[in-house]
Order: sequence, then structure tokens, then C-alpha cells
Amino acid sequence: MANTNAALGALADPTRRGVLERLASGPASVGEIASKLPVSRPAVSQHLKVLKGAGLVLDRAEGTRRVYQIDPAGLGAIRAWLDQFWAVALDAFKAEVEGDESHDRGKDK
Amino acid sequence: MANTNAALGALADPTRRGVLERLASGPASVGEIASKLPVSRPAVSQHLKVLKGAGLVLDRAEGTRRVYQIDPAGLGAIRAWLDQFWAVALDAFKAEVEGDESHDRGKDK
DNA sequence: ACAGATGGTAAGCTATCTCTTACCGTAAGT
DNA sequence: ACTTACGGTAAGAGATAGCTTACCATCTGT
Repeated sequence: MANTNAALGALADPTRRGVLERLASGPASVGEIASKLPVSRPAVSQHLKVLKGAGLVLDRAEGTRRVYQIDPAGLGAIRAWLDQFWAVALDAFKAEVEGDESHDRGKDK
Repeated sequence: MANTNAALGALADPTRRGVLERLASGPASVGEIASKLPVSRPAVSQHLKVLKGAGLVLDRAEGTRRVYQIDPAGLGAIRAWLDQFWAVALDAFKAEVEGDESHDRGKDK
């Protein structure tokens, strides 16, 4: 399952985002992905393993090649987490700007 | 400015997400945040520095205390990046499922 | 069956991250 | 002025992440 935890960790690496951005335009094989990036093919394989573990990509065998593509479900999970987080934080932020002094200060410690 | 790059990197660490989740419910001082987490206060200070650099939190002095809160703009930047990414990827995914074979394969290499 | 292409895995190196303890600066109260 | 509370910074230790090269397995075509 798409663990939000692992997914956020996976998104942290620039090379991995490079892989995802390549895949955003459509499926590609490992070699195709690697040819566009400044790292070796094994490095790309390792990144794809992480992305797959995080539920961000899907893969299928296609002859001797292995084709990867983005898994919409994984991205959706992150979006859901972020949206929920955004909603709570923005709410607290607005409350702070307006009323202030009435809802949080002192309730924490 | 809220660099998406730095922001995603900042979100990768569990302790940092713990800090953000605490702040999502309202502003708090460094000590208050640290008391809820399994790390020392200096560690929290360091995390806050990263979060601030990523544009995810704001801080203000309040006497001898320093109060931190979430910066909605930073979260918004990540949301924007993710939404845009999501849109492109989902589009490509749907195209792949339906037509297939007609829009990408071969245009990349 | 053999040769070539493709890609996953192992081992090892280096750089970076995160944590801790120790220390210092600043603001507030007596 | 002195003391106390609060928090940022420095230095260093340990763990981890990401890369490379070398190697192996699998699938395809001759």
C-alpha cells in the first residue's frame, strides 16, 4: 500500500523527482529513463525500486525490457495527506490572524 | 521564496513532519514543540531552521521565547507543484489506458 | 544453443543527515 | 546588577543515502 511516509521520503531526492517527471509524460523503460539523467543505469534501477516501494510507480515486463509508469494512486495518497494538512494548518492560521489569543496560547503546556 | 525543492526535502524527515503536525494546530515555542518529541531541544531548533529555510514556517520573537507557526505560502507551493504534476501524470495515464500506442512510445528515444 | 540486449543486485566509497553535549547570547524578573 | 529561562550555534559521532563498477539472470533472435 502507498505509505505516505515512504512516498514523501521518495519525493525528497532530486534524481527521483527527475525520474518521476520523465514518467509523467508517459511510460518508459529503465534505459530510456537513465539516458536522460546524469546518473548510471543501476542508479536509476535503485531509484525505481524506492519509488515502487513507495507506491509511486508501477512496472510491467515487456519482453526483455521493463516498462515503468506512474501510479496515480500513490500520488493521490500524497495529495490527500497534503490537502488535509493544508486545511488544518490554514484554519489554524486564519484563526490566529483574526481572533488570536483565544484558542491556543496556553492550552499546550 | 519557498523553493519547492527545499520544501520537499524538508518534508522527508519524520521528526520534521512531527514538528509541522504540532504547528498545524497552532503556534508554539521551541520548548513546547520539543517537549512533545523524542529528540532534544537543539535538534528541534535545527529542524526549525531547515523548515524556515524551506519557507514552511514563520517565526517571531515573543519576549525571550520564539514562537513558530506554519507558513501557508510554503505549503501552498508544494500543493501547486503536486497538483500540476498530478494533472500531467493522470492525463498521460488515462491516455495510456485508453488509446495506448499512439502518443508516446517512440517519441522519446 | 549461442549471442546480444536489458536490467536487477552486490559491494564498497563518500557525502550528507540527524542526533547529542557543551557553550554562548539575549530578554525578563528580583 | 544578578539570576534564571529560553533558544540558537558549534563540534563531533553514528547512521544512512546515493553513486559507481562488477557481476549475474532473463528474454529475444539467429
